[in-house]
Amino acid sequence: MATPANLPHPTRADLDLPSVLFALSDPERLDIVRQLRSGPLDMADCSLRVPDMPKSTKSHLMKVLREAGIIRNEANGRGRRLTLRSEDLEARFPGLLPAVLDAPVQ
Amino acid sequence: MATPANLPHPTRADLDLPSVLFALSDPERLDIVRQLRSGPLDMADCSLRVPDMPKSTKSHLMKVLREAGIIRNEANGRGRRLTLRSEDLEARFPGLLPAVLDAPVQ
DNA sequence: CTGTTGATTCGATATTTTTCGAACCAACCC
DNA sequence: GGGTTGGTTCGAAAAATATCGAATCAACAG
Repeated sequence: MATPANLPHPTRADLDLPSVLFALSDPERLDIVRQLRSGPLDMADCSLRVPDMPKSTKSHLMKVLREAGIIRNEANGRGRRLTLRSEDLEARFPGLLPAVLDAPVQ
Repeated sequence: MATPANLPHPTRADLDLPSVLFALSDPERLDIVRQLRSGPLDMADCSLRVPDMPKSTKSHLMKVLREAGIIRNEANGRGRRLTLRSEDLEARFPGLLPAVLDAPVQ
């Protein structure tokens, strides 16, 4: 129950469409992905819709995104750096991420 | 508990991205959508991965797709005609459906 | 009219996902 | 060393989904 220096990430070839779509199908998770569009973000800096979300819940959201291969989650000082895996997603599912990110927010 | 002549469908403007992504995030449902790509199909004719799926389960899959606005489900003689709502999806979420349908199957 | 076929709905159960506190750890500061 | 901060993991409970039999109906065939 630690804070492992590095978490497992699927390789590009392992990306699975249903898992990716599922991870993106939650508004809260989708919102995180939208924030990462303009570049990596420290986990502490990414704002959630739910104001006082417990950290275990927040961590779980990130886990779903990471395990689907949508974000990379790396240790960075005391915290965590989140990066959108745009290139991997584009290589495996061309056009998918842009279509999702360009979709109307409401 | 009948077979109503017409089922409710969301309007184009009501299409909701998380709901669409969720509906597409199941392999069985995704497979149905792929089959509808080349044109409408009678429900009885669309083949399922699970060979002897109970009809109530099959009906539920169609309900999720219909309520997300991905397919249209209309009475057609004794059965049901399924149509992919490509134009509505393209109008609301440009590029999304093509990206999903062009993604590698495995 | 009777029987068959194709399909929806309800209700109950099973399974999956989400939520969240507690325990834990590593980095940083004093 | 001791305290604080940011974050993962476990485990249990809650909520959402999926599964499927039974009841029901409409269209069609004879």
